[in-house]
Amino acid sequence: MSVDANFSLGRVNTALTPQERFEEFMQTRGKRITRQRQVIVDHVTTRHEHFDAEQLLVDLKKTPAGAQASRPTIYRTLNEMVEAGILKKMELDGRAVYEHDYGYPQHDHLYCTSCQKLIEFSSEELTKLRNAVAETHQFRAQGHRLIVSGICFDCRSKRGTSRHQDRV
Amino acid sequence: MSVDANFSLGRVNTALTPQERFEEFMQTRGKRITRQRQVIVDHVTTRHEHFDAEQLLVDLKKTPAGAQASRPTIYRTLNEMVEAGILKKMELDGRAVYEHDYGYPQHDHLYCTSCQKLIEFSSEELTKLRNAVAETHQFRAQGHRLIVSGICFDCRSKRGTSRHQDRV
DNA sequence: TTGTCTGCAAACACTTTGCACTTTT
DNA sequence: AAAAGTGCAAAGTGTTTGCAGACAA
Repeated sequence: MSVDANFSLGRVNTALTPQERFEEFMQTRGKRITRQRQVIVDHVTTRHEHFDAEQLLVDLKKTPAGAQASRPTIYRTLNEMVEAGILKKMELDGRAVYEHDYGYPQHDHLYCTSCQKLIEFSSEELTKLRNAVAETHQFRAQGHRLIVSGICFDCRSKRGTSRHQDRV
Repeated sequence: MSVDANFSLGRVNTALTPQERFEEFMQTRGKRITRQRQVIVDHVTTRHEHFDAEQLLVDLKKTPAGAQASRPTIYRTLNEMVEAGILKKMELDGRAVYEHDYGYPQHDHLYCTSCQKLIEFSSEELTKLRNAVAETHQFRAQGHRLIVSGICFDCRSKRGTSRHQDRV
């Protein structure tokens, strides 16, 4: 149902901060800026890390009383942020993983199947390749997601050990 | 938890039919070839289409009495087939989509966000690119998944019309 | 004030599991 | 006969929704 496609691969309008972009988006939808939305947007946009809804919930629970939000509100707000174009969503092992990428260049990921770590990389060539392929199929590409799975250096080094990292 | 990585990107041991490969795999695990498993493997491997567990269940329900299987058995068997390396699994919009690709060359997909159609394509360049990137990160790539999303030709042509398609 | 938002509990969609019975080997 | 598999119903995940009270505009 999205009406306004805000796609311009490789670079987004960076005149606005993510917070401003979010407010703008909400205003055009007649939605309000509440304390909870504020808290969530701030938390997320000051980090650029990969996270899921549950982690965000837990993180916020650790903060001063007023800076928390319920699970439903978190899910609702994350969806709004995706619509607003300040958050990217991907599915990994059955749950949604988000990443704040407003203003960041297009990139993709290496996914370690041993420790679940995501490593970013970017490649212009990939986008070119993608566009070329799309064209031969008369397909209008709007975005893409490449996930290369395998084993990261750390996990290979620790092989045989039961140690395990918790970075996501 | 997969123990035996059967990776050899770009080409798999094609001396065996998928059915044979599956039997081989099951035998080495001390698992049995039951009527249900047979039915599922046959149905899936004679098609090379994209499907999910629910669709398979419904498809089998339409067949003669003896050729059916329950939902749990379908889920269990699909997982076994993935482990056996004769089926590929990907996540799309929150549910698992499978594709029989044993013996087929490596390929990726264009995903139409309007009609949910998956279009296949393959590109050697992509695999090379992937390997190059992995190497710079000391990452051991085992596989990859690229999904280019956008709008397919059919959907663009029909835009504005109330007609809709039913191809998946 | 008015209409939106929040949080709770309940509902959902998809997938997995415990268990008694059935089937393959 | 022994071991593994099936199907049912129930339990799990992760995510969404209905609704009454709370709150931003």
